[in-house]
Amino acid sequence: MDRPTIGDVARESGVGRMTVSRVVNGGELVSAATATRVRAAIRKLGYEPNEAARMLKGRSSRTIGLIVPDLADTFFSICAHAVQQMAAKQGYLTLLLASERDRDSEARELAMMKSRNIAGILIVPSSPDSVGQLQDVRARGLPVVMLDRTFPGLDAAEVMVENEQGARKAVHHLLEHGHRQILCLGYDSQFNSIGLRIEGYQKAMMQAGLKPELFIADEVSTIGPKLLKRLRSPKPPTALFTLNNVTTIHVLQDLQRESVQVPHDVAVIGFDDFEMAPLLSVPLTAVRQPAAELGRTATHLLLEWIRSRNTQKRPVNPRIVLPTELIIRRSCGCEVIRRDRS
Amino acid sequence: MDRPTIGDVARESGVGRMTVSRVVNGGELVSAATATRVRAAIRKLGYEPNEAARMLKGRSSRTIGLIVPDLADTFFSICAHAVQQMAAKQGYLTLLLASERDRDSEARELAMMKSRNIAGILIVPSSPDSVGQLQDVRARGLPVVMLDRTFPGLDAAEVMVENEQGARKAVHHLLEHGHRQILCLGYDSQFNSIGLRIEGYQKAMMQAGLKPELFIADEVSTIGPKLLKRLRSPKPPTALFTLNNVTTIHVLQDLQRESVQVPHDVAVIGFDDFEMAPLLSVPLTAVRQPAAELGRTATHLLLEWIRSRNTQKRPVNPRIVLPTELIIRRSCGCEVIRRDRS
DNA sequence: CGGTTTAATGGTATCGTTCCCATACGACAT
DNA sequence: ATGTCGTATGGGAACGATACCATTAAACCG
Repeated sequence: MDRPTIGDVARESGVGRMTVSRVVNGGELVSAATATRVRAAIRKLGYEPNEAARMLKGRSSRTIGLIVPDLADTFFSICAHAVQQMAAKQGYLTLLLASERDRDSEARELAMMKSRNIAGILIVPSSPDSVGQLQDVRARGLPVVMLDRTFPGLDAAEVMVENEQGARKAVHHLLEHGHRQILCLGYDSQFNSIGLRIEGYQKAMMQAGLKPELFIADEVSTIGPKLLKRLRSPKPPTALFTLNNVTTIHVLQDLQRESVQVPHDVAVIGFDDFEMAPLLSVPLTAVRQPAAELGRTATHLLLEWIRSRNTQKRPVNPRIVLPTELIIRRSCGCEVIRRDRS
Repeated sequence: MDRPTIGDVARESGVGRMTVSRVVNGGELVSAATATRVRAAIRKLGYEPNEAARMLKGRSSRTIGLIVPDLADTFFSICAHAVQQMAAKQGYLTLLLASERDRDSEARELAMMKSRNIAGILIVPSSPDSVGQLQDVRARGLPVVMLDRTFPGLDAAEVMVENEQGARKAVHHLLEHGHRQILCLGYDSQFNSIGLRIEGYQKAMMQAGLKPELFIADEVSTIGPKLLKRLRSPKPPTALFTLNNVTTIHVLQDLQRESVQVPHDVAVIGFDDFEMAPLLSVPLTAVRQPAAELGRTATHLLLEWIRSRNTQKRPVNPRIVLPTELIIRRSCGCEVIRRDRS
């Protein structure tokens, strides 16, 4: 009934606890005969090391923490999926938490993770307030990798996508096809990922001699009404550039509800592609972010860092930027022969 | 640099370790003055209890395990999201793992969880082979709740949706609108969730005096070609009923690629609704499963069970079935005035 | 005022593992 | 034969928190 301990195995196989421990942890300095006997006992009793005891003794917990703002957002769930998969492949477990885009949840979750002796943290920070918490974590010597968004003033590794470039690509595409009134929509501009997209949009517009026009809302739900009003005003925008996944979907829903035809009445390009984009009533032209690769890269970086911690050597490249790609479908209004394969 | 321990706090505030422990765990029998002094010391030192030590001492680890087949599937990610949220609200952490629909991964992950002294397991099993592993878990006295699918022969709680009823609703709807050739498509029929949907489909067909026609593939990717061939054969089906999320999306992609018009050429109803269903080129009629509620209910059940474990009392209702709802949009071909609000 | 209850607190052992050191023993060199 | 290795093993302590029991001081009762 009770879980067998290392002592039970030792008694069963007639050796000392230490010998069993050595066998379990890749037995060096144990004779082949003893090792076999011990392994038999382990199988017989169904022994599994108690991770809590190991942790307590200070050994790496082989668990990493991952905090994302929202698991229901496919971008993050794909990321999380990749992280989890990569970590598992290397024998690490992932403690996955969603901060619900709330600073208090995030703080609470960070505290919980710290108290659980995790080996390192991957985080898509939800709030600038996290920086303090994360500094604490770093002060304890734990590796921290920020994903997708970063905040300055923190000694942590970073993995991002080419936000500015991606936004420029989208805007350039619209410009090439004759659009001059391009409205940029989004929220959560306190994140540098969004900030860089906005910057890319603004620079591209200004280089073309055009005036940027932005709607940055506090909440995603307030975007729709404002947008619809603007579309009915004189000189309405002919194209929309939505700054993320969630904004794109909300905007498309609002346009559909109001029977605004895409791309006839207004063209749309979204930042962040998603699985169902090609199946939408108007297949969406979007800036694709390598969500899975983002997760994999960050995990790789974190695990390298964790392993190198013993040697006090920091990873060589603590800041990685991954490329984005413009996937042209139909919502931008340019008629391309190429059919989307996926 | 080093994490402060309960001893440090005790020294700092001039009390014994035991008193600090009492304060930390909702201090009974501690004078208000001492408690305040201790709390000040805790804040000053930034003390946080070492969960590993707590676990080792046999206290509940306040961590539950969740295993889902695939985090990139929105149905499961929404479920996971709900579980995580509900567990966090009650002070539990969720160890979230994806089994990649692979029995070996699942076994490995279960083993890892067991060694981490989790308080209970929520699982969407990927394979009948898990039953053995799960029995081990139950033998250790840990609560197990199966989610969405179940396997017999296991003393565990279950939370499912009305699979059979849901399928019947879908088929009835198609029958009402004159369809007689309804083809049912899917894979993974070894799961009772899918099995019950198939049963619902079959019974509904037979009650209407019609012959059921099924394509159950081993892999989702083989469905498309078979379906297209069948559509080009004499007496092709006039309606399709897809058994899950993933099948639906694949089928819709295949139909779109081959320019088969929905619902004109063939009507479609899918089991499992998703966020983007109303935005698709043909808004999808689907059987909505309460994914979030499924997660919440299961979590609630598990936590109740965990808490009641001390009193040896099993939860009264270890088997819960949640209702499904047919969401009528356009892919079924019946022209309903009602517009989808979401 | 002595005795008994009650509140507040501290000491010690313990959970299961691993680290540090000690021991045992054969082999080999001197 | 004695000393010195090197390999294989075991004993004890420690990690940090808590359960259990002991202790103290104050309060209360007859």
